[in-house]
Amino acid sequence: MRIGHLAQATGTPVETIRYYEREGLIPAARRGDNNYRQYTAAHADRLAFVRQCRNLDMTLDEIRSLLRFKDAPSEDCGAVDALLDAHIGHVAQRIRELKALQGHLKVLRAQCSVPRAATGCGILNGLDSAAVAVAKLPPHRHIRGAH
Amino acid sequence: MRIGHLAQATGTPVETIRYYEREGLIPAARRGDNNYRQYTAAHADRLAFVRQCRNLDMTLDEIRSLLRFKDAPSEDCGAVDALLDAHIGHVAQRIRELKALQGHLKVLRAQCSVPRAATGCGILNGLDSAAVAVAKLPPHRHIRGAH
DNA sequence: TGCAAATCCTGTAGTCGATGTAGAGTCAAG
DNA sequence: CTTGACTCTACATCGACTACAGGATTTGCA
Repeated sequence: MRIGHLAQATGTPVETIRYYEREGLIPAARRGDNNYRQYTAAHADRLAFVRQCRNLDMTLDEIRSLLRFKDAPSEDCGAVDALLDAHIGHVAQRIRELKALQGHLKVLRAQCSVPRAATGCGILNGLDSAAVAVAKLPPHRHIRGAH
Repeated sequence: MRIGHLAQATGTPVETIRYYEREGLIPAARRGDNNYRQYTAAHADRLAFVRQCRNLDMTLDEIRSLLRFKDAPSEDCGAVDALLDAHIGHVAQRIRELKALQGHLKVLRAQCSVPRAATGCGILNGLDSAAVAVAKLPPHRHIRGAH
């Protein structure tokens, strides 16, 4: 199987597959005479696992952790449980933050119900004052925001 | 006022202030004989506005938009309202996505209640199968996730 | 068979919003 | 007069891709 086929089979862009190989998330494929990568069903499984994890918004580091356990089948999986618990915690935390943010934004939005000259706009004025005292976001977040 | 003072006054790292200047979010400060930036209260207000918006998780582009309205006080602020509505929509969308994600993660977590050998771990096996069919995230999100 | 389109390769740069560093200049206190 | 704090510019780094450029190879069709 060539890279384009694997890409289609797993719904992963070709460049992303090559990127995962560079990052060591999937093993480097054997090369043919033409230097094309040759993939097997095992590669497809591995890639599917990685994509599944990415769909669950895990970082590549978290995925690397999980892969180590897949590759060491006899090891205790308690750390897998812990990793997932931590990840669930991150997601819950981010939901709380976004809900607080949503509350602030709605208050701000209510400051201007009717379009008028910008000088009098309650939104711009609300942003000027410290009325919207949002808790500072921690520097290193893990789950992305809305952008 | 020198840059360190402004940084302290607004709770903004010095490097971030210089970055905002490069990005055109705050006007370039007048320089003294020593080439140090000299700031006024107007700069502090402008920076506070930008930081306020960042606390509300707006992108720098969104903030640039808002600044244009602040600088054109006679213009109609309908577009400000629209920008904020769109931003609120982004946040709401991201909350919905994260809640769905949280549901999937909890189902997955329930697959492994007791630590055991990794081969038998319901989580790793659950990630292998397509059991957790998360809706693909759109390519260009605006509000960050949990990481 | 000839040729164009599709696919593959490597390597590099760009995205966003900062953050961190190197190396040099400037300033205030002791 | 030296030490340390502050400032300057310019460049590298983060994560997880994405998008080229420029070249080699393969495939489909007349």
